[in-house]
Amino acid sequence: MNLSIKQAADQLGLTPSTLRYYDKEGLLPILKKSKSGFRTFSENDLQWLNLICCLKNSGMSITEIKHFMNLCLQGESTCEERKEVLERHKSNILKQMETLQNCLCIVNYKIDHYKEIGIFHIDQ
Amino acid sequence: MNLSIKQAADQLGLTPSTLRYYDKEGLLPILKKSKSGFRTFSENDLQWLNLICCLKNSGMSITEIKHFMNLCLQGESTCEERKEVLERHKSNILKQMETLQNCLCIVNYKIDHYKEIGIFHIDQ
DNA sequence: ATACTTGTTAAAGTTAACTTTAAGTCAAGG
DNA sequence: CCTTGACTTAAAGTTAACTTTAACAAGTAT
Repeated sequence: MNLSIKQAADQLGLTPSTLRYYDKEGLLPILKKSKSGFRTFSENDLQWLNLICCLKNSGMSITEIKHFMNLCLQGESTCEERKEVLERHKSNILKQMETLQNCLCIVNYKIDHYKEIGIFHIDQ
Repeated sequence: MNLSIKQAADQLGLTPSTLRYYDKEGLLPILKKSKSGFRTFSENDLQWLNLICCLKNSGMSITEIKHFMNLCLQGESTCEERKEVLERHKSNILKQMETLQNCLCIVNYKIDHYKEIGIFHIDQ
């Protein structure tokens, strides 16, 4: 049931290069290799990579993701800190959504009215 | 009523360097300079910069913003194309919001349940 | 056995959006 | 007049997150 790097990349919508890069950066410490040196991706690896993608797509940096992962590796004792990291990231996401909502309003207004509120005099 | 580069930067939450960079990239073609060569920011400039910030904060690249600005400079004849640019950007914003909403759900779930669904075996 | 595809590493290259540096100009206060 | 602080330019430097390259090894199809 283990996938090759290409298969895993396809499932995740990433490229093999990106997966190698993540591995090199230490984001995939649980990854195993076949005896000939090929990376093999288990269901567990894919789940962890899905979480990585989620965090990355919502603006968490590789460095921060790695920090979070290190906390996970340390086990029970870091539960509180992990929760705090996620809470902070949650506020971050909410802030981004607010910013986007704001921009959306402005863009919507422009779409409906840009003839009347042109920025340049030439555009008024 | 015209502002210095520092004053304008403060109003916009940017740095003077960033404004110079935008100017250099051709994003501020309407900007005037005092006879001693200092940039002066009018109300109109600030409005245009606010729109730039809006587009930038919602993920439009400097290159795309410059393209949009060039359309504005060309006047009436580009109204349709400008509207299309904004419509495409609107879909882009909506897609980003959807992505964030998705990530938010996952993060919320993790916050509430991460003890039970740990990624690493050590974390279960 | 041979050719093709997929994998490996280390290291260098890319891109966007700034930021910093260096060297100089301008305006105001004492 | 002199210093101080804000401004100017051009050019080089920075950072994140990849991507590409080169040189090589392994697995698969004919």
